[in-house]
Amino acid sequence: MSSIREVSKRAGVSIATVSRVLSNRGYVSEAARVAVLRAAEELHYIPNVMARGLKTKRSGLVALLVPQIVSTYFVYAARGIEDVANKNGYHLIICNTDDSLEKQRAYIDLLIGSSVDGVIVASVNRSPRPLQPLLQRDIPVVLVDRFVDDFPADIVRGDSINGMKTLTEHLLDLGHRRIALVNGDMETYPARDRLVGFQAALRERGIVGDDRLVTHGTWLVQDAERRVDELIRRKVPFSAVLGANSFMSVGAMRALRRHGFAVPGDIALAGFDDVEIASDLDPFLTVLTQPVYTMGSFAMNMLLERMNESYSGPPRDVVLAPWLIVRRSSGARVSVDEEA
Amino acid sequence: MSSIREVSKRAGVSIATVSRVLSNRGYVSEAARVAVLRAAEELHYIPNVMARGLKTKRSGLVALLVPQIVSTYFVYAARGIEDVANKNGYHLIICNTDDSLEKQRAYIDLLIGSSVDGVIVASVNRSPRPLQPLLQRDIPVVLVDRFVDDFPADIVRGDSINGMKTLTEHLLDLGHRRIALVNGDMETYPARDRLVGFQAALRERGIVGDDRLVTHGTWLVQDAERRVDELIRRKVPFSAVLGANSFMSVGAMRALRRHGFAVPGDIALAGFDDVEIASDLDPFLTVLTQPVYTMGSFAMNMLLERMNESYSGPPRDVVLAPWLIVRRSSGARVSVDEEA
DNA sequence: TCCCTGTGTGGAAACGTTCCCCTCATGAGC
DNA sequence: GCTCATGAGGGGAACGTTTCCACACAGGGA
Repeated sequence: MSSIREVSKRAGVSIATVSRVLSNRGYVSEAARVAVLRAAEELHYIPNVMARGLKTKRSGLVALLVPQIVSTYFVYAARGIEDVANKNGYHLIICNTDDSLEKQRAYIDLLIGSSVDGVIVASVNRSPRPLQPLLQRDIPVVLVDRFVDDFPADIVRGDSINGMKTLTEHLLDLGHRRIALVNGDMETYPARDRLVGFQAALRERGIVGDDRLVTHGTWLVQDAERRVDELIRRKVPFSAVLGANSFMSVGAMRALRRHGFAVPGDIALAGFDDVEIASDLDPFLTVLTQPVYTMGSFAMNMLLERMNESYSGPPRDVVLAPWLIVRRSSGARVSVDEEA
Repeated sequence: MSSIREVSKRAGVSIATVSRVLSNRGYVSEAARVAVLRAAEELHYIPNVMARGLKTKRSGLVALLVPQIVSTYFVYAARGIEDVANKNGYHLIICNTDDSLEKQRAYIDLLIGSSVDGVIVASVNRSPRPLQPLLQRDIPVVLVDRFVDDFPADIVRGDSINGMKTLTEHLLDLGHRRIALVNGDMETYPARDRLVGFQAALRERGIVGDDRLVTHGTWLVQDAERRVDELIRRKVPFSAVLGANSFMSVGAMRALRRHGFAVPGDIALAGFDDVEIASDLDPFLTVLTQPVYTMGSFAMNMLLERMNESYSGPPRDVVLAPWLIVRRSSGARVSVDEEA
């Protein structure tokens, strides 16, 4: 509506002076400063972000690329990121890739075209290729949750290997020997690492795993459900199920319920990633939980350091330890649910 | 990186021609079209959104203003909005207001400055004032969930009055007479309407409510928890609790658990809004659920119609009916959890 | 032959900022 | 009285697009 030109007219100074006042740099007399501020206020002046961005090549925008914001995992990470971003004058734009390479590519192009100042991404796969255009244009990138091969960027992630090992051991301790692992997309490191942790736990106890009990596919609920359903229909015996994330656990639960299995009565269940609100209402699922909000804020802080170049050393790899919360679904004797 | 000028050089045509090809308007020969497309491809040209926006005064951006994206309610609405937006060439930017007027104002200024093409908002309060700047600049607005007084905009919302009436009747049918209502912010219509529905249900059954049993405050979990806690400590008797949304229910549940009350054994609990993933894992909370994703897509469709001016009639008020899902927490005899 | 219409194309003016570069007081130091 | 540093502020180019306008050319109708 009203532009800097009108503010300058009303304040009786030049455009340049208005710009100096508003961006707080250069020499400006107190009288001019007051006049400009008053004029801007009176006209309810709002600077044009696009004009500014065109000139400065900066947008004040930071983007988060995630598979699915409808996931307690990513939505809390998003809050962690946003809170830190806002506190530093940046705004967050969230993009759902739905784990589609094509969607991710389209978003990256859009973000580049929008002169986004930094990107935090849980990439669709392990390949550095899709993310290369960002680095080529010197847009700082921080990875979250998912490692990417040979990609020189900071990353913050959970310890999937040891986490899944802990989770598996929990079920082994309860006497389970035939445990089904409902994994996600093997094109992503979390899935690969969780498999590694699972196998390590079995190996250390001298248990020979049954390959049929390890399934993988997409990170979608329906896919997990279908796979567990198939396991049951093919009569592959198992006494416990492990979900590689909350979607996998939910899918497994659906299939189990459909076939009339009681949890934990007939089949024990545990999974990676907590579903906060669910456990708040009715502590049910035994989980390996990760400090998601913290992961988000760490990621954003590292991104900030890259953006303002206060750090330009080698890529940092921040691994945050998850922890086990035992609830009913795994069938352990639990006295109290020790929530924070 | 590479601009339209470089594309024009490589294609051997003028900038104007490149623009015409890329935006698909005006006369362009087939030869020129092919040359431009090839040059753009080879240079991996990405149009500069800011330059374009500066000129056209449009950004291709649609914004969603919500109190909290970390709420199953709003996150699913956001997906509904985003899916429709993307399908129509728009991108969504999500802004958390945390129910703070100040934050909302800051975001609205930012959005105006960014030439956002449309806004969907669940406003912090019922006043039209904070939203006025958008209309003044002819930025289409659609309200979602929360009605705003005397504000000429389309709205899509749930039927809070009848919804809460249904929910209350459910508890009354189970024999409860002293029901505590844990409400949210009375500066918002959902809270007011839910109170109206609650009182209507009591009145129709000829029950005299106890004012002490109706509490309200913010929409935060901790606040609800504190209020229920106080109710218990002050020894106000009640046999059932009603949460005005999922945060209120969670807060209530926390307080009840802390005081050692079993749900539904000692106290029955039911609430507005489903917590999808929770119920998927372990059907616990009796809820009045709303078609949230649909609400989002409806809202976005209405916004699109306003943006491309295919509809410019009077404000539409779309009220979507919620429905009751009875689960364990209310203490009714439930055989199967009839999820879709 | 002349004019007109339909195509195809390029030049150049915006859009609203930022910021470099210039000018101009003023006053201290010699 | 002169220079020079410093504070204050204006002019105008540039950012990368879109789009208006002018122009050129071909071919058809009078």
